[in-house]
Amino acid sequence: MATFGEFLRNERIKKGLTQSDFGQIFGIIMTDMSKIENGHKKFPPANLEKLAEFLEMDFAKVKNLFVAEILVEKAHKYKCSDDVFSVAESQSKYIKEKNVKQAVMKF
Amino acid sequence: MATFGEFLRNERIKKGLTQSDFGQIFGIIMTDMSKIENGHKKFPPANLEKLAEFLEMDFAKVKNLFVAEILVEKAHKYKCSDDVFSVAESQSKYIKEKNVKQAVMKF
DNA sequence: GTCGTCTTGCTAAATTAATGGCAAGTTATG
DNA sequence: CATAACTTGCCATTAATTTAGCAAGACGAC
Repeated sequence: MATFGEFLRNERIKKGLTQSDFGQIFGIIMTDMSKIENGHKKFPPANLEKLAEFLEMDFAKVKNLFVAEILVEKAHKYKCSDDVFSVAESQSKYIKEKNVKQAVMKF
Repeated sequence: MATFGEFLRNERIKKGLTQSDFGQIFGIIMTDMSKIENGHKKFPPANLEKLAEFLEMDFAKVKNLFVAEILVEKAHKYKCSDDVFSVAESQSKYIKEKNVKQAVMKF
């Protein structure tokens, strides 16, 4: 498992492209591609779908990699242990269940 | 597993306090306590430690509940499946490992 | 009805985060 | 050294998120 930036770099190199070439596809200049690969800047979310197409990967997987990096940043900002992610998963499931129940109640 | 807001509400009710009473301890007015319990507002992070003391709970656990809610919000904003949390956990571990290796390399 | 408790909506202000673009510097290679 | 590829720092602008505070409404108990 790598960061989103490293993932991008790997895929780019697999295809034998420079940051400049690769960026051009998504309208990103080279210096920004560098920042993105090194985690100093975010890949533009609006281009994630196009990115998935280009890499011939499942959009959801690409998006997960992207969003995961944002979550990791947040967790580190608050100096949380990695437990926080499974707590979050439980919470998310709990909320979804709750929403289902409420939706059912409406009928 | 409940949301942070529900957790707060449960603890408050266990102690037989109103939102007004409970809020006063942390300098939060009643209407804000309501919003916090219902997830429309964030509990002030600077008070998390005090909260843990008051509830006689481990600070890290309270913080995890708090931060998890933030992560869940982000994940939902991007309409991610719950897989994203385990991806994030892997990424986080990966980054920590990488940092260790780099730290070692310095010497 | 009225009191206490709680919920919600709204908006302006403030805080925080993200972005774009340029400039300077590194590294590897011929 | 010259070039291509890449990295980083800085800063002004913009965008996004949070917050505070007030007002009004809901709900149950008495």
